[in-house]
Amino acid sequence: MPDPDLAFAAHDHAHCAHDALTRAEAVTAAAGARMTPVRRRVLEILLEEHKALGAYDVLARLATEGFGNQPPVAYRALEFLVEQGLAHRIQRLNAFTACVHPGQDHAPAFLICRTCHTVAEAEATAARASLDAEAARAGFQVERSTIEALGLCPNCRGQA
Amino acid sequence: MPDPDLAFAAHDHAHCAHDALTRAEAVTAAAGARMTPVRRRVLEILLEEHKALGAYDVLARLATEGFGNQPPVAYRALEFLVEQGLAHRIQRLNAFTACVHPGQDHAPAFLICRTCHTVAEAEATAARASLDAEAARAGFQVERSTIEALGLCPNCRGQA
DNA sequence: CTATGTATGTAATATCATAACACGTCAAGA
DNA sequence: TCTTGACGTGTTATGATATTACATACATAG
Ligand SMILES: [Zn+2]
Ligand SMILES: [Zn+2]
Ligand SMILES: [Zn+2]
Ligand SMILES: [Zn+2]
Repeated sequence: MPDPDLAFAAHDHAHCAHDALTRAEAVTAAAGARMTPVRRRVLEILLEEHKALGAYDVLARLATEGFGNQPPVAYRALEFLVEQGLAHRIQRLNAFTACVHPGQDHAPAFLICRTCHTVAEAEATAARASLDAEAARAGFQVERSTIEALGLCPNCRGQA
Repeated sequence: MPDPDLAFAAHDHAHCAHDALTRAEAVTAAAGARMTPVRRRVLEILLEEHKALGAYDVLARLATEGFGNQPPVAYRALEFLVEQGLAHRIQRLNAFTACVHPGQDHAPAFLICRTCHTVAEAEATAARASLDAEAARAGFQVERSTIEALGLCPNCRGQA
């Protein structure tokens, strides 16, 4: 049950981020995976804003904090988070964003504002169902799908 | 009106490709754009198969045929084709595929087989409508959207 | 404590993409 | 006719994104 406008609305983001982090710990524990310092820190960095960060942006942050400064350090942590469903990859941006409601099984669509670069997770059940149905008509079995929209968020729309 | 299983079905592909090329000429003429040798050749290369090719794959082909062998040569031609609606960019693959029905206004979904790498264009009107509606609920105005599915095509499914 | 699997660090390299500039062609318009 | 400007192409150089391979450290189970 994603709240589609969470990222665009004013909200208590400290609580929002802290809550996501808490859930993330629970998710990894339940999966028997290890939430190590690098991984936790990467998730925290992604959670700072409802935006997507490139692997090298994350890496630069890590490097200043005493972690390794080579690309695999960032890519491995990001890959782990994505596998655990704690972060998502935004294909259009070659970048990553923290999941705002980890632990719940979901496959969202992403709304990317071309002006302020905010990224929101929206419910995509209906769109996915349409896509799966259309694919099935061709005999194609969908395993994973990417649904991303580029446009103007409510805030930036108001200013235009 | 894309035929969603065209790419997966046995068909007279020579005719399929030739037809797309003919339409492409008409599209560019109508737009007052120039279908130059490099651009035409790139489109022909993309039309050889219902797959996506990376810019450097295209470039390698061009280079052996006496065209320039530097990346901008390929990227510029590909960008032109995408702008004219004669090719599509597949975000998941960082690659390009020829449009199978140029000239018609369309914004398809792509079905990408993870085994044989065939890429099919499927109708995405319903999925896009769902996405736009969900975005609108958040006050987000969609300008462009990317819908791509990864999975198994009918042929590869049969073999599994 | 020691073996095993897992995580991290690092060097090197591969892959994807763009900026900047030079040159050639062609078609207005002076 | 000559000039000019738009456009396309070629090339150099660089930037941005991502992976392979190998070494080291660390946790935990036996
Ligand atoms: Zn928040
Ligand atoms: Zn915005
Ligand atoms: Zn065909
Ligand atoms: Zn296939």
